[in-house]
Amino acid sequence: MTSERYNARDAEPRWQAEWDRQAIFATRNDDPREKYYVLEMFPYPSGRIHIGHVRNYTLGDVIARYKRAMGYNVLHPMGWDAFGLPAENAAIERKIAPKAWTYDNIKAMKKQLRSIGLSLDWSREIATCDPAYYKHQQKMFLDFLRAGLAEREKRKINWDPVDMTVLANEQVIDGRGWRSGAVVEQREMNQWVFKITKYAQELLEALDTLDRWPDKVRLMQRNWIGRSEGLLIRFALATQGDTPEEIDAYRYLFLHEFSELKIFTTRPDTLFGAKFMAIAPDHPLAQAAAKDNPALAGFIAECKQRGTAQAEIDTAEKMGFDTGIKAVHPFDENWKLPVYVANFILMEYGTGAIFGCPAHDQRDLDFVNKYGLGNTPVVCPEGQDPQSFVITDTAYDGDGHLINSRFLDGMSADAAKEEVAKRLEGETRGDLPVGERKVNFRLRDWGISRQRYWGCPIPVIHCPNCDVVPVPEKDLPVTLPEDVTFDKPGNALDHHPTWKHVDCPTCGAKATRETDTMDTFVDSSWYFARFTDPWNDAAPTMRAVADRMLPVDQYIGGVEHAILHLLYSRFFTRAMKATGHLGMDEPFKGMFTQGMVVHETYRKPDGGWASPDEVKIEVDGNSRRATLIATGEPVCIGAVEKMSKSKRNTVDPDDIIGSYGADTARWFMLSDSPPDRDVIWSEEGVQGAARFMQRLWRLVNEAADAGKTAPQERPATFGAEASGLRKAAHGALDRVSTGIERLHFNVCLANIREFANELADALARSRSNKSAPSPDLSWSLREAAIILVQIFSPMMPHLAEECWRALGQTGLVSEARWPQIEPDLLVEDSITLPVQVNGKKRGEVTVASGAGNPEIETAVLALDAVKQALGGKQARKIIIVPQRIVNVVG
RNA sequence: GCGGGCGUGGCGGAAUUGGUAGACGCGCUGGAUUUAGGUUCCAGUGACGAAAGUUGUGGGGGUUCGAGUCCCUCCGCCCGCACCA
Repeated sequence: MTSERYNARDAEPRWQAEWDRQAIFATRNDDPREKYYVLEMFPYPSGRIHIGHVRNYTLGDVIARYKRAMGYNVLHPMGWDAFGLPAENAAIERKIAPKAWTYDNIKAMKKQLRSIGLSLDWSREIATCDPAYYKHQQKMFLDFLRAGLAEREKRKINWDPVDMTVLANEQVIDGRGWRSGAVVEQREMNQWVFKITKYAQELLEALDTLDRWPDKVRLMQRNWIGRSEGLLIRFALATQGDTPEEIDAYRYLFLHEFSELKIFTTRPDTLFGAKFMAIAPDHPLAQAAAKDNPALAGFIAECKQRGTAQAEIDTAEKMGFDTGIKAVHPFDENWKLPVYVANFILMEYGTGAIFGCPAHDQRDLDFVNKYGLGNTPVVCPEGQDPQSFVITDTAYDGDGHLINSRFLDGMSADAAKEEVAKRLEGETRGDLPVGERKVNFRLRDWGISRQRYWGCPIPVIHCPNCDVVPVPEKDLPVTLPEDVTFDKPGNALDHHPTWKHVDCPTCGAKATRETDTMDTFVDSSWYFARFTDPWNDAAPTMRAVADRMLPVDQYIGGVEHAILHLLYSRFFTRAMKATGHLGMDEPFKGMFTQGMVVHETYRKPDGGWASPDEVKIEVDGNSRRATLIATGEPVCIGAVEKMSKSKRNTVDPDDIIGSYGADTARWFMLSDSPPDRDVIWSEEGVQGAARFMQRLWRLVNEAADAGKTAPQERPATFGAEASGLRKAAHGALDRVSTGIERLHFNVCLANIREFANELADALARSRSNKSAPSPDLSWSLREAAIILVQIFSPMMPHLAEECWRALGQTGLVSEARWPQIEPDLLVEDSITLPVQVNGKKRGEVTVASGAGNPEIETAVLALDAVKQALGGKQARKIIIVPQRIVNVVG
């Protein structure tokens, strides 16, 4: 028996080197065993590994190691989401080329990742900024173009009028550009889009098949796609105005043939509650009306003085401008509705025009209250007196029956919707029906154009004669030039003196390359497929291999990607299927969204933030005090928050691994908090994990010692002590196995600790006997130690290897098969049931496992506590929940 | 604004999904070991109460033999919103 402490600093690099030497994590595509693909969202190479990465990759590694032990051919690759804005910012701020910056970061982060001891197949490593990767992406862009899945259209972007550059939403702070401080405005530009809307219905329906995804993610995607059934209604515009201004407006309008306004509504039942029409500032009618109305043009210009972020648009004050134009109610030609241009109407949704029913839509109500247009309730909740039903500040959007609505009165909202649809479908103006049923989606096509250098070039050429010409496939990849400068704002590709100038591949005329690059979401929408055969130079995928290794069985990443990345990947997989690169629709069979790593914050007396390693925490009873180590000044312990540089509440994985070892960090990441919730990083917690690691090492060595006298063969019979220990071991094995399958790692860890306590007790009892343990007990102690090591090996693989060797086992525990559960050991002979009287626990009964209900009832009624609780009365009913509980109803 | 989530001891959390609330750990208290600190080991630890017992899962209401779990409502905190990744 050894009394030495386990030295993680010595052991961890040693075992990592051994795994590498034997290449045990390299996956072969021709392995005949069933595959299991575990993938964590690949990192952006920001420079250093964040503690959140450690959590993400540890979660995946536990699954990968477990599935490998279960006999699967596990694919567990790693790569780099290497294009993006920060590389350009680094280039601007620190004068480092984006490519050099990115690859330096990759190098540093790879070294950090290796120190975690992850069971990754590094032979499949990819970086999306590598032309060997993005050339295939360009090929697929051309395929999508040919298949009608990529198009050009006008899109709104944030424009910084001082820097003369496009800004990301992130770069717009309080409506101003982050560098220039200039007020940002919306601009329209020609953009490349992927036609994700073609798959809207399919992406929605297939959510039902993703039963191993979190419900919340599916719900968010469902709402994002936003299918709604409604009615397109063509409102006629009134043919004459009442005031001279209106008449002027009409003269213009008739000149330009605007005779109607098409709207989309999901609430045709509320048509008789209409008070106004509203159109988007960029609606053609608004644009036309503004031409000889400077005030309106001014209003529209004002609407554009803001960013394109949805939250910003929604929270802005509702503003409108009366165009003077009037629309005619479809059921009453004498009913005229004013047409407003409103800042909360989006051209991108529906037809960019609505009719406003203030009583039953909060935004419309806010609008009429501001402009004094009034409201008429038309849907009355059941049980409410219509006479007294008045709407003031809160719109009613619930169910009810129709009032104030002529022929709809008394109908349910659903019936009224149907009635309106039927009538307006039947009515025609010109040759077209006035109403038309329409399914509308909130989902918009995916704009992929970015006016940035550090991204995948979009492989098209603009020719003055031939318009848009795809780059011929033989000329791929279109590579990024490396001699770029960032001394001017805007797109460095565009500024490059020669790069964009080419001859048109079709007519030979002088032409220019597209200087927009692709959204980095494109890069991450198919990397999981590339991992299946990253060596393939000829095509993005090798169909036979990709179709066998995909889908990803378990994908793991942050919930912040629940909508965009996951939805884009689902679309891309379908688009790759349509263009022959893949054979399936869904990329991720199982999805798991992990929580963040958070930490306390420390506020110094001067108002600045202190970092955790500058602070000493003292505990006094149940309260904690913090002081600055350097000066002894008191520090205020603040809220637990997401780790951020600005609050300085970060911990560096290198420091943690350097002082405690990777296994300790891994164990701590997995303990306590369920993986889908935030975990609070604390020094005490890490120390607890480190102590437990040492405890395991002592226990295993002690058990190895006690097991030295064990027989080679499994004994035929076991005594009570040995049987008890074996039940505990196999029970723990069973619980940990199912716990890992369900990703309940925190519970697994509790089970492991519980079992370690039981083994420690057994060893202590054995020690207190002066004589050596009996052969059956000795054998069982050794068996228990082996099981213990195997069940913690996915979490603490380095320690497990060291223990495996201490137990005299051959080979590597990382390659060992998961132990077999002996089902007999999971069965109990008797069971103790809690007994309630009227729902309150009063005692318990112990009965044989197979006992029938009459037997249990007799035993329960014989209990003194039950008799007392019943107070001499008869039990009216006895509810027996098998294996769970007994409730006596008095 | 819209969409989604979360809320259980001093703290992180557990509860086989409607069946003994608080597993396991952190912290704390007391004791043993130790020259001392750390380590290790033993005991205790939701609240009130001497005890029997009562009470207790953000607040209020409901369904049920039985609610942390289901329904309604209110409060608080967190995440996403289409050019950050």
